Amino acid sequence: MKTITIKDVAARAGVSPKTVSRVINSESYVRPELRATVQKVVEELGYRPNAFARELSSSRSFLLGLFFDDPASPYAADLQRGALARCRELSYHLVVEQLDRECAGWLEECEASLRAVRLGGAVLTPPLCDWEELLDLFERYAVPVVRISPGDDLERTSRVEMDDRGAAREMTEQLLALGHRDIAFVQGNPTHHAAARRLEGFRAAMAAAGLPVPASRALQGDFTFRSGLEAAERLLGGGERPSAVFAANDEMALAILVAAMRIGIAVPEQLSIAGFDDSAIARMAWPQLSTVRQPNFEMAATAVDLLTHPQRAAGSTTPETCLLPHAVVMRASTAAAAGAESAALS
Amino acid sequence: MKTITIKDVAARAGVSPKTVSRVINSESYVRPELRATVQKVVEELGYRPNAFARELSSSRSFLLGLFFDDPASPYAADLQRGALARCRELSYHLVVEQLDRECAGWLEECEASLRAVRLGGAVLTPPLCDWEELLDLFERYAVPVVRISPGDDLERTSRVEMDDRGAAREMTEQLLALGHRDIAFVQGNPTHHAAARRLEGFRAAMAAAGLPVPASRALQGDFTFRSGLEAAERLLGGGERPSAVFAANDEMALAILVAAMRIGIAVPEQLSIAGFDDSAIARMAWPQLSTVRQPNFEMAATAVDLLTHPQRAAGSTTPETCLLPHAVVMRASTAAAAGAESAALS
DNA sequence: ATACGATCTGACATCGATGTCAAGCACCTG
DNA sequence: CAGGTGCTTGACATCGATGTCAGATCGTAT
Repeated sequence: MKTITIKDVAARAGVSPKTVSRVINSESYVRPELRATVQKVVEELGYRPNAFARELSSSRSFLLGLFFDDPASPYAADLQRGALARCRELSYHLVVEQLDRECAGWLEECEASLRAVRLGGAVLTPPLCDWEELLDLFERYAVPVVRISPGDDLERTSRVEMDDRGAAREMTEQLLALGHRDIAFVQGNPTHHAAARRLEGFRAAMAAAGLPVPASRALQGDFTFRSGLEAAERLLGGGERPSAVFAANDEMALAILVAAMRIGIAVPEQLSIAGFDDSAIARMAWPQLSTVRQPNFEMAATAVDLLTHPQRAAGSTTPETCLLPHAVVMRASTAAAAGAESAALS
Repeated sequence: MKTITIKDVAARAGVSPKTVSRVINSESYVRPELRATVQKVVEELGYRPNAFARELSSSRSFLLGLFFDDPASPYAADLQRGALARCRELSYHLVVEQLDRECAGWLEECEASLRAVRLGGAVLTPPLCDWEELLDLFERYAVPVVRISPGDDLERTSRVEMDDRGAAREMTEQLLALGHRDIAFVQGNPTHHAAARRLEGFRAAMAAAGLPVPASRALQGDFTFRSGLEAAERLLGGGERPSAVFAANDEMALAILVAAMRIGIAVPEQLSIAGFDDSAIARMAWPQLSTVRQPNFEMAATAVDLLTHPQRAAGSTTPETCLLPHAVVMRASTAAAAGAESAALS
């Protein structure tokens, strides 16, 4: 199959390649009739400019990079769907990269990648959105970056985020409204800053209600199912157990749920459980998990928007921020605390 | 940051760019000493050839496409991890594309993509590995294709697969060995050919045991959790219920599990449940799902191998087949049938 | 009529690599 | 010694687009 190049279009339209280039890039200074003619030929031939050639000559690239730490998590999957959807609307393409900080030479390898494939922009997801060396790298290569839910150096790049703190606070308030007083929190991976903000939100709500949060009620987890199981063991294994557990993501919440069932604790009658993310698995559990809907899809799509929309007007550099709305979703894994006079539902 | 080009290397090594090109492509006819010198300069400068320029001049591309129908499924996530891992080993890069057959003009859009971004190869996952128009398209553009678990036209391209039929048969045999006689099967999405093969395996095992499979025991599903719930409703809602259910993937198995718990059927005491895929969620359920481990990660990695390893020796065209091993994994969601004298464990 | 700016257009070099080809050289062979 | 043959190297064109710049055209103010 012969490739259709800009020359083919030019020849057929009776103009020079440069003029065709002007038309497809909607530059000014082309006579309207000519523009129309060229436009028509482009359609007829179904011509698409070769992205590689374009990037070579203009160092403007139509490839965006999506960088993950763990591309297999449901969270990553949602982000990817969002980025992908927007990319195709804009006829950009998405190159997925996985980075592992444990792996020696990751930075060099990433740099090598950048040299080999010049990207038009990069979306950095947690936790690597906070790896300083990585930000430096992109800066050196002048690759525009948008970060999702970053924790540090907020002004350094454009970013897309949600109000993790507020959302966690709201969820906690819901639990309080259900009459729970002894609530435990299972923290997320400490390298994700969002994890810390969720804990803050929890603490804030508890403090506002005048309730203490002893160390034994703020367990460390790392967003994995396994870490949730470990937390559950400490929490439900012996001693007095809380009447509700709020986990910083759904996978850990699910682990608490599974552990509870294994021991024979009824959910939500004896124990309320809430998660965070509203990932697909939240609805695949029984009972279905109460959780916070995080707009992952939209966040990634917005990130792509920021990368592609030339906000160059401002001389290329006012990092923008987009705050996307969340929603607390109460399902069946939470209920009024046993023996509590049901508090007013705010 | 100034980009390091082949000329920089050439100048520093005191040779022509062409010679550097020869070295980095390990072509023959370069004096060993010279080769070493150039090699050294390449290292010193950390030179990486620009993938775009390379593709432009040689029409050999270092970008592979990974094509999905639904990139958010756990199955897709596993495949992607595998492909990604292998790509980075080989310094290839992975462009992810999502295709939706419902979306009008999908084929044209895909063609436009191919023209814009010339791919060095494509990995097609189910179900789009069986879309004939798509195969035609790649053939027209001479893009090498490897399909994962295709159903039709097997000889048309290289492929990577597992023995779905055999695996389903083995799992069924396990259930039979546990004393189950009334076993229901929940089928997968009929557009995935693997779904049909799994059903065949089930039927074969049942037939071998001299057991009938009435229509009411082979329900239609489509691999989604929701379809599993619907199947469960018909299966457990009323009338005589089976003693075991084998679902064609884990998500549907999980749905059966959830439905059973909701109605108060004890698993595995009153109902055994088996899934297929061994996706992450199989271990996040309680009880943990018995399932078939499908080597998704390895399958995708192998697909990348096939695409990149120049099996050009054979004049470019003996499609290869790789059959990867599976494993039946019995966990806690299955047990001996109630009241059955435990049959011999084969 | 002349000059001038604004609009249009195309020739040509360029991006960074590889394909082609021919030249240079050493080593045989007859 | 003429004439291969095989190895080694670089000059130059090329891939498909865009940047630069100069030339052409037109209307209009001087």
